[in-house]
Amino acid sequence: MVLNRRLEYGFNGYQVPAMPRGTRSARRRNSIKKNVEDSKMHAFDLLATLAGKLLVGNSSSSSSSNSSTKKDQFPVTDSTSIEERRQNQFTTQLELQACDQASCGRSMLDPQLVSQKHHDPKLSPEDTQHPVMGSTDSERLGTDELRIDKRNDETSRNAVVEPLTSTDSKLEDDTQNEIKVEQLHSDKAPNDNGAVMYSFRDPVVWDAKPLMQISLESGAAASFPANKDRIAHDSLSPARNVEVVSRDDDEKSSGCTHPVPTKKSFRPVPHIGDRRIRKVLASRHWKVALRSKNEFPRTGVNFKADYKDKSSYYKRQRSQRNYPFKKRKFFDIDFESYSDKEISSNAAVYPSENHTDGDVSAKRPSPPASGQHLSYQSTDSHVKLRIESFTVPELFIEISETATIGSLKRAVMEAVSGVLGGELRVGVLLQGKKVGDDSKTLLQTGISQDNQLNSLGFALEPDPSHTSASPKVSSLFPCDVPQPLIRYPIGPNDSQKRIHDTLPEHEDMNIPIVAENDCDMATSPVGVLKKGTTQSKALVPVSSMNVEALAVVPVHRKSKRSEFAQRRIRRPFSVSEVEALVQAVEKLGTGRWRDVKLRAFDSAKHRTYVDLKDKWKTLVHTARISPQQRRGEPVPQELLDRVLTAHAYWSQHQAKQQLKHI
DNA sequence: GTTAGGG
DNA sequence: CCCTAAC
Repeated sequence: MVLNRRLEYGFNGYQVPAMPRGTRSARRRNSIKKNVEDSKMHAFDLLATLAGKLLVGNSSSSSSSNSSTKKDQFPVTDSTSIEERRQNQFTTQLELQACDQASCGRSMLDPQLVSQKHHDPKLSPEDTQHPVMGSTDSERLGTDELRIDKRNDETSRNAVVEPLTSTDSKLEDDTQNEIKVEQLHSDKAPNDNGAVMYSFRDPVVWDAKPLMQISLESGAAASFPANKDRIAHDSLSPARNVEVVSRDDDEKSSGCTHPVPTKKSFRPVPHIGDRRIRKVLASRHWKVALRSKNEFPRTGVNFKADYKDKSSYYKRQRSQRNYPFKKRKFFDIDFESYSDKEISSNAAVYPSENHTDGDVSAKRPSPPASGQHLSYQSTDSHVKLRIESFTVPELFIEISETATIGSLKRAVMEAVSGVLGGELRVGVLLQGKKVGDDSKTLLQTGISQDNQLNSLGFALEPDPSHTSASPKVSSLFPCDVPQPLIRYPIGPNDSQKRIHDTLPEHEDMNIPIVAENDCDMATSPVGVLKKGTTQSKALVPVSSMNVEALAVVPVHRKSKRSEFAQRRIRRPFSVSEVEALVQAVEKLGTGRWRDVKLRAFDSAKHRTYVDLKDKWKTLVHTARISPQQRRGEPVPQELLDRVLTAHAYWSQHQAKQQLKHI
């Protein structure tokens, strides 16, 4: 039993890169005639895209050795006003931006459109003041607090996570600017329920080790530079509670792969591999803001339309980065490349006939007090929306105080991904009311009207079909919790390798490895857990309405398993294994891999019949190439010869069978 | 759930 | 190893 100190983290806004819609085929415009449902799908697509690329990271000023690159760091914009902080409100906002292909394309390509919030002279003073936080608020932090600085200056826009605890945690330096976590500590007496979330609790007895609680409360609103005011407002919006408990200790952070299904009209969403994702994501900056708000049952999304503005007010252009890693060929949308100009995402520009250039901000409609701003500009009969921010359901993360930063990242990652990629639905709100009829057109709903646009909002809602149907809400990470990877203390820098190396060649594989973990985060609402006696609102269907919407969303959520699944650890076949394989194949032939598996690898849990089949494939290939070209542990020529022989035999055998049938 | 292949 | 189409 250990008394633990709980640390709570606030996520003060995730800044999400713009989501290019790809090429022509991806061009999308919200026709007024489109159904509300379509709008939801649009929004959801964005989320899906986002979810497929999420990665939680952090960077530390302490990791000075990190030469990695200032240029690689994404400038971080700050959308949180000091005012807001004073209110002891934390908001995590995911700001998405939906734009049609034309505008997106331009904004990404046109350097002029690339910009950054802080560079916008028109921004309110708060913008520049924000950085102060690091030196003021943080000072109030207790010794057990994790301080995460937020800096606005250009050279250090990465989130700074400084564990103030006695433990000198080292931070990985490969993930910078990915996320900004800011712990807010209000000096004011917490008088709202939200305060509870941030106040440090009394030591809590935990069965194992100290836990830190990270609460990513709702409202994740990735913010766009130009909407500070809105964000501030959003912070007042309702939040959902999702408690995530992670006790994972391993450091193999992230490695999350999530193929994001897309609608046919969309270009394939970049399918980022586990290892790639990190880098890819590292290229964008995330801003996380935390805020305490539990009042609202749901989160909202802000939409806003922008005016076309060629003479962008965004001027800063990020330097190009060169990623060493390969890109997947099918990345129609080169995430890496456009992410370089993430600023563009902040400067969504829409073609406008009546507005070609000039002071955009001036012409932009003043932010409605409603918080959910949506301005629009009508050209033809299309309603152009830009999702300025999505308020994601509140998250609550609890993690061991001694957990590694990597664990923290993962915890957050999982929580966020769970919300964004899990059972999520998009709801449409009009003037605060839910638009239940998905069959209505935007026109009918009135969304095409100016005044209405200003009150149009999108909300992320948990999918009742999943949440309610999933009784296992009690345990988070059912697979991870029971058998944490504690046995593999992972260093901050050699996560993957370490684990790999630690594994015995012929390990019995009883040790659960994340990579092989079948934990389906999707089935168990990501780390959704009830916090104390507080019911996790996130699990409660927002409304009984939108039943139809259910049919919409699921389409995008395909292989949930991959949501947090990690690529399995590579385990080269040993000679003895090859021997066994060859022998089995000689006897059973090719094409009966299941039998081969049962016969020769029945006890090797980590060798699936697919693996065996693949291995055979490579063996055949290996046998055919010159010894010089072979890599890895050399396989006795004798075995290779048998491989070729057996392969030839069974191939012929198979051919005969075919002829018979004919 | 297996197979077969491409990635 | 992963992902999927096709059984």
